[in-house]
Amino acid sequence: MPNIILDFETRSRMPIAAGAYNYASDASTDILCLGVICEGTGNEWLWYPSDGPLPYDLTAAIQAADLIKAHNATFDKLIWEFVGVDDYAFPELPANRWYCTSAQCRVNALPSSLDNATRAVGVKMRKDRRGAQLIKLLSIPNDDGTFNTDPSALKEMGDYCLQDCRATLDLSQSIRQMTPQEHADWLLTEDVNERGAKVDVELARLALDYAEDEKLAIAEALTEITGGAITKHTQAVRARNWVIEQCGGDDIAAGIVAELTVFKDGVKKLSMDKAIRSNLLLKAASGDLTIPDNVLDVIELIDQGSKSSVSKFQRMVELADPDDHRVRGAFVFAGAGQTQRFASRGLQMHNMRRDCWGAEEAIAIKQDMAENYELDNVMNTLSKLLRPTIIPDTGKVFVVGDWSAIEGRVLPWLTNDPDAEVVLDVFRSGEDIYMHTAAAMRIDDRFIGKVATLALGYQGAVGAFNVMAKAYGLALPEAQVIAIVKKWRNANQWAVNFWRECERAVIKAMRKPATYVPCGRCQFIFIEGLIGGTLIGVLPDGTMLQYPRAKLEYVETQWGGKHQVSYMKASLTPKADAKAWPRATLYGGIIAENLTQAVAGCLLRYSLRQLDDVVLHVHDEIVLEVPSDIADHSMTTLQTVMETEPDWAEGLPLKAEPVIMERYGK
DNA sequence: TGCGGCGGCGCC
DNA sequence: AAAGGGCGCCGCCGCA
Repeated sequence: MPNIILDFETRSRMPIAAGAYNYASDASTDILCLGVICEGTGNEWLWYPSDGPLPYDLTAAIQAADLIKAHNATFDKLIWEFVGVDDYAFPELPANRWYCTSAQCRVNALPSSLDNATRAVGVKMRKDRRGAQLIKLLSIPNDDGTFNTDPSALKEMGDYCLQDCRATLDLSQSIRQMTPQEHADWLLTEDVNERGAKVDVELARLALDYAEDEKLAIAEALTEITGGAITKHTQAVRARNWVIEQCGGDDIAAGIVAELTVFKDGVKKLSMDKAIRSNLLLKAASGDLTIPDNVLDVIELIDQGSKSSVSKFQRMVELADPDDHRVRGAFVFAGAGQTQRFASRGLQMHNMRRDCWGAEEAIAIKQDMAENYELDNVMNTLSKLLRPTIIPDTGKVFVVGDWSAIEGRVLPWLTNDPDAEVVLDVFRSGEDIYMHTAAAMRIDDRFIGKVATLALGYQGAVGAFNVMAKAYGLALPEAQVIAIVKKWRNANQWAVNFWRECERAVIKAMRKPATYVPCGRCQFIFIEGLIGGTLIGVLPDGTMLQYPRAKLEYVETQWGGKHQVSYMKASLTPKADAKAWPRATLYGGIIAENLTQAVAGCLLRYSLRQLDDVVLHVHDEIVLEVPSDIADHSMTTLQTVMETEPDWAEGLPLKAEPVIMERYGK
């Protein structure tokens, strides 16, 4: 039977920032209206709670629908279950019929939000901007906790709700549908999100208190040293200006200004970020730069403050379910439009500081805090507590597996180049890839082999090497870096050839629409009828990477003319006055990178489909929460799943050695 | 006062 | 000819 589109408008005293799960399950949450459109017949319904029970024909249409589509369907599903079924006797709906049009946008490499997606696609039905005002008016309580119930505003809200349904319908029909596999993977993500991950709320609260005190202390110290010119460590502009001013006379100040100067997209800017601060401290210590002591103190304070984890602990407390302390809804299927990898929102699980305390240390620090002891190096200590604040339930442990050098393996495998087998053989034999790389470059330095391996695979050169090297505290003369890049490329011709193949493949695909063009183990095809012409990279498992509004252009450069492919890039947000969506240009290295990261994502999804009890994943890492007495068995299972390559990845060597953890860690 | 822009930071 | 890119969140900055 025909699909239906639906959209709820709601109100609640629970802030939406507490997450969709806490919001929907809160006692104060109520439905303002429900808009529904039948995708087949075009029939529309608008229901208010004051109308009484859902009309029979509406209930019938929803129950009979193959798919129930909604933009951010998680939200509508939760409202249906927690408010509709419980308070208004809505019928129960099977979970697997829900279909998220926001996820559908993302697999089409479009922005996630309805507003942005409709803008990007240019569909006729646009999201109604009056909505934001109405939400403020009707959905958010007044200061005294009461709600506005103005009938005319409520009627307007209904119009807005139906308008959103029409925009969603129009949008969903203007782009390709999710494949059954994508839909199944979205449902699987829903399961992981519903399971959630437990937070040690007690620890988070203690950490929060300590962090807030320390933040205040840092602010006071900054205010005193600078005489109020800087009052918080987060005031970047004020800090820069003060530092330059303090460095006095023009000559010295010019020296400082040079240190703070960076080029971003060719534009000269001043910055005093972590790397630059570190550089300033080093040069001051070595005498290369004269910096007054009070300035050094300020830089030190900003360093400390920047490790702050106040917000993240705050977010943990805010998002944790009040009953079971689990944070739900953290993962976004295909959140990264360009690679179809997962993203994480709310409590961002994908960027927690890796350098962290073990379970025992974390418990000891928790004890110290509970007894009001002072901590050493407070901010640093606290930020190292972030991961261990994620805990398994009583009687359970985490089983954590991560793939070893996943991108370093996928890239050579993906090329399908016989020359790349040498590299794959190194992985198969268990030898040290960094030693091998160094040897192939005829450089007797494992460290250079490592940085080169990590930095140069995607056509990066001197810049990429230096950025990576700096992260490891290595600085080499430019001439030497140029030589390293050259040697790495010579030793890894398969990579250089693949970049060129990628670039040629996309151009060829653009020239011959609807024709598959091979590219290593992938293919490219240009579909003219999809979103203003979409270039698709088809991965070995059938996953599609899309480049919407792709254009083949001939550009004149100072080195001569050339063809290149550009496309509309969802992750770039257009300026308020922008007429067209921002675009990006493809070149060999970036194509190779997109494909590689995407295939790593395919492997992750392939594994997740076979596993129960997944509570977390971070691109190359899977975390299970299992009863302690079956942990050993789960560890074996996880390793087998992660190391067994799918049918479509024959010859790809995979390595993972899971471990058991009492708290989340590195 | 509200809001978009942007710098900064963390991860893979 | 050369090119690192993929994310999300926080909070200040500066404009309307």
